[in-house]
Amino acid sequence: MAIKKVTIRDVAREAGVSVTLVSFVMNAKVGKDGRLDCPVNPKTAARVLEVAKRLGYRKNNAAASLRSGRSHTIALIIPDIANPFYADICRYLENVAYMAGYNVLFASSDESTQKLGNLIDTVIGYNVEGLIVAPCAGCEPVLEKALGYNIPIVLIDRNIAGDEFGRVLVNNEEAGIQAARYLIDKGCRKVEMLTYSLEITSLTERVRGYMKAMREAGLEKNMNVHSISYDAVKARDEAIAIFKDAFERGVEAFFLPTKALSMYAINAANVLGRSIPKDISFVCYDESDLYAIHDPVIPHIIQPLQGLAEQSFNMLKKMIEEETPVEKSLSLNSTLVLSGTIGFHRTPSSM
Amino acid sequence: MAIKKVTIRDVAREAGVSVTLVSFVMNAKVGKDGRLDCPVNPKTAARVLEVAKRLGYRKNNAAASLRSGRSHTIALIIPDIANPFYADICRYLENVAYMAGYNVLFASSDESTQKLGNLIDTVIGYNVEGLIVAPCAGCEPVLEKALGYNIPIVLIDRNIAGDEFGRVLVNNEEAGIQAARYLIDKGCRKVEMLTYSLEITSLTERVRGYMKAMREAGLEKNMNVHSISYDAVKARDEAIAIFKDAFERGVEAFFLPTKALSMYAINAANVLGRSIPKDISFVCYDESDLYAIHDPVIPHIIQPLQGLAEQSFNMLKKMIEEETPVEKSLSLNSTLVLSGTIGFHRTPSSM
DNA sequence: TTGAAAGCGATACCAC
DNA sequence: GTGGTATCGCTTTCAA
Repeated sequence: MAIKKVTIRDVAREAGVSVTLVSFVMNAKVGKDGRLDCPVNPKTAARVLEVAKRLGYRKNNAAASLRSGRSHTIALIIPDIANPFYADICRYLENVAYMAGYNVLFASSDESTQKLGNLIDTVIGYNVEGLIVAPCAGCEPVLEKALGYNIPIVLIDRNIAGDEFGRVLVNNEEAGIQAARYLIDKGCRKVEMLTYSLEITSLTERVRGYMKAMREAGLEKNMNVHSISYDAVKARDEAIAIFKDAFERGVEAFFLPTKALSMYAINAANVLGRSIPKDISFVCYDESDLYAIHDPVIPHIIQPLQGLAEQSFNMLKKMIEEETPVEKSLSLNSTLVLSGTIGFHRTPSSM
Repeated sequence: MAIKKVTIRDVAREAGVSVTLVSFVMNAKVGKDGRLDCPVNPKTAARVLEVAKRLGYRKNNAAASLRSGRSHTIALIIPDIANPFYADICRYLENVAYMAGYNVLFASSDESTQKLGNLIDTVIGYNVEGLIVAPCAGCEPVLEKALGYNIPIVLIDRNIAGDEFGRVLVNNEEAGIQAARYLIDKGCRKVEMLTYSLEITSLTERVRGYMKAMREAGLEKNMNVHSISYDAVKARDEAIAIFKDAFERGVEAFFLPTKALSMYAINAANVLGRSIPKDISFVCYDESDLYAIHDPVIPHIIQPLQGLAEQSFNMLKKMIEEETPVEKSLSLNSTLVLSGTIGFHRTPSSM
């Protein structure tokens, strides 16, 4: 039951050296010539390494972090890790951070400012050195306060005001332009759009992009942006009504600027017995089995999740390590995808 | 730039008490009567609380954990957090752990034994008090070694040998029975099944359940289990060939025991111009927009993700706190779902 | 009820 | 190159 925790002292005693030496060796990076870059005799270092391994020594991060003030740990706080959009970001961030020798604490804010505040306090207690946050509505005061802990914060995906934050965002207007242009280039003239009756910047930006492309093509008279309720119960029927009318008016194409809106649209087409793209062309959003399995694949905009993760990490790392003048704001482009792969997450869910 | 970290001593000095008192107060739980259950004068306690709040005191977990040996932290190691199956488990675990005052470290093993080993070492360094692991193939030695750290380990979703592990698994045979029975009760006689040519227990158990139900119904002569390659490139065409043949033979129903297999099957039906359930009935697996949007909804088996998360946490917590005789093995049932909701993850991906 | 003081296991600083 | 030791912030006896 009671087992020995192997400490640095045990290693030192067993190897016949001081704890200082062991500490040096354990923290040394391997140089390009395979040698440890620490002021320790290579033979001594080798002996320490051997003993550490034999004893099964593991550094106690709590102790190291307490003393050094560094934890090599950052936190990612997102609204919901079960949302594939954020789950993918987590995965990419995990990889890039791991490669750079950082650990990541993940947490879901659940779109609640209060929970976000608690989570920040919690991860601060772990001595995290930086934060990557996808803000939720009304969380400005909480993040403003978080700056008081004097660790760098990078906003990801969603924006709020504040000079001190780093930012890695998505160029949503450009995505809207791409989507609309694709449909226009395909020969569609009557290109319309569905959105939520919500003032969400990502949505309004996508709408703006759509409008820009329509004007550019001299189609402003055909511009038409429909809104449905964010309420899941109402949304389905509202979408059906809008598409019923659209088919009667001979609309040729629709841009659906979120995944849920895409689902409502596809559902409406199904219910109304219309087929895609024979009766109407769509540009949908994010990823779905539905797009990939459809024949032909339904064109969809995928967001730069990997870029979001990697760039935000790189930015945060530079802020942490105070490598001077960092570009503190990035805007990444989405991609229009015209092909698909069936069964993307193929891991058997059990073995 | 340089700011003062508020420590327990600062609070003690400001409140005019000793650090001991502050520690007592900060760690006290609130009893049911709203009072703190610690041996401190309520008035003193209130003053301490007020000062702590005013100064913005945050406990340093590293220090607390170093001294007490406890971290109130557990780790969840799964193959891939970007897989919705595991992402959902993360989310549920996060919630239940948070409620119980535990923090969770998440990490993806990427189905690699070596990476799993590294991750375990890493989280051990954070003084985690327990581990929940979805094992990957061949990881027995690594987990066996992990037991040497003397912290409890609960296996989730996937099983491997070993007396000391707790286990929360899915009853896959029962799921197979449910699926087949549903199709049989619906009036189908020729009910077949698609699987991978892989020896994966979850799959073989689902097959066994299917067979049991078929025999039970006196349909053993109709039993038919087809295998396709796990190779994504080949799988699609192999599935199409199997379904082409099946339609010619007048097969009435198929049970698809994983999500990817479900996708291949639906794709094959589409390609062959057959409709579900008019031409053939399916019972698919896990969740997909495709099932929900289909009219009528495609019946599918959903796995007990919430149960997996909650039960494994409860089990681990008991093992950590050594509340004696714990049931060390659980098997949870899946659910056959006949209805669906469009756009489940509705969070706009940006705001 | 309250407080003094001894560590937890590393790192950092300084001396050799 | 190497080693002694103070110290990080907290919990935990033990005494008062």
